[in-house]
Amino acid sequence: MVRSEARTRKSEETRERLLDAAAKVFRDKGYAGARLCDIAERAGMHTPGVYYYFPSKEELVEEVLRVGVARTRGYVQERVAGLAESASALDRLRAAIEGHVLMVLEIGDYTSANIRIFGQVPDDVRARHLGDQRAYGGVWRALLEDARAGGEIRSDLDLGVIRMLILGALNWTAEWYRPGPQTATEVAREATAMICDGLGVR
Amino acid sequence: MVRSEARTRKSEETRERLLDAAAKVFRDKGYAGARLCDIAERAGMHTPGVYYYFPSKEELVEEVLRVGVARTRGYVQERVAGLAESASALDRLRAAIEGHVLMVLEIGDYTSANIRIFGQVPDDVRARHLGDQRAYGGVWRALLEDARAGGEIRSDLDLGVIRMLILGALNWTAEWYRPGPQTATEVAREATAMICDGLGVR
DNA sequence: AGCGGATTTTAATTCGTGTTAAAAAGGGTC
DNA sequence: GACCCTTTTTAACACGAATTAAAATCCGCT
Repeated sequence: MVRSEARTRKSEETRERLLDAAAKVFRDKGYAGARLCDIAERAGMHTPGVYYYFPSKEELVEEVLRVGVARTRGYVQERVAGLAESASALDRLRAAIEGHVLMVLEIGDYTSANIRIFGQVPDDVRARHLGDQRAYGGVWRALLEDARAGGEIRSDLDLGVIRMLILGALNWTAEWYRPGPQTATEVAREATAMICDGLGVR
Repeated sequence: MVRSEARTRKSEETRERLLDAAAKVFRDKGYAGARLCDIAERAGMHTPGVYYYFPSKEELVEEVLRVGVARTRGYVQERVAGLAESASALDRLRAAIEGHVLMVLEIGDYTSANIRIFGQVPDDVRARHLGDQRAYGGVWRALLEDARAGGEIRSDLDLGVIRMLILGALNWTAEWYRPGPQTATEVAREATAMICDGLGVR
């Protein structure tokens, strides 16, 4: 018998609830520190229920990582693509910075989970995930190279290092930002200001 | 009886060997992922030997964190203080950036351990450590405020946010840097260039 | 109503790791 | 060389958490 439509939809919703819960708990407790029972409870089920959807903790975290980069990359690319045709390469870079920050601080539990646990995950999981990670890095590489090709950024910089410094500044916001004094958008604006124009007076 | 001099020195050396091992293992595996037996083995003893020097894993990690900030702050301040009297506030900021990067990438296992595990440690440990952390933050706050007071940096920036963005860019180097293509000093140079002068052409 | 697969639960297992206890070894001092 | 304090080891314990097994429940369908 073909599985009924409503049936499979409900199952997918549960799976998603589980993934959402996993993203939150992994982000808050780290990989080893996250207990399957915390995740299950947050998703409204008992621990072994997780195993109906995922064969192990490793595969669960792997899926969280996968969704994390995919969404981040999608959102950032979308924001960049939404710019007017007349936008400069530096404007596109600014849009990417803003998109990434918003993803980390407001929209993406998966994004912040990814950032915080990537370095803690078992080696084989990390190895399998590296491809996705690199693909997202490629988006940034292209943005920077376009800007340099157009003469919009200085020619004396190592763009490989610069890319990681930028992503570092943005990723680290996951460690300290708490809503309150500043909004995520304000943080993004400070970041574009510092990165594109520097601290020094002009 | 008074403990002989040679005796206490040997004991202190062992304690230090243990701390060094702990810093390395915590940095590589994270807090929950680091096993006491890994640490003990690296220090050349069996697991329960650790308990002669530290009463628990928590207190061990706490000491690693403490040493981490203390050394980082000491080194950065020393480098800043070593500058000529004529150095500008921006020069002092550059020196701090360079010092911090070198500490993360070359000198300080404790520094990189601190950076990577601070967010994973039990809440009470983190709470006790927050004072030290803030003290180091104060060094950077002062550097930035001096620069602004002297009119050397733009007046439209939120220095609290900027401080965290800078430290983020630098701290994140612990996640991606591997000696090879670039030296730590080169990374530091790229960082000062981007942070102080920005990516855009002038 | 009742069949049958999908989903969830209860109960049990297994294993790793932090910690403790007790014994042994080391080494300086008289 | 015997004594005593320090340090390290061997052995055992405790406990939490991932995983498995088996039973129970749910729910659409006939």
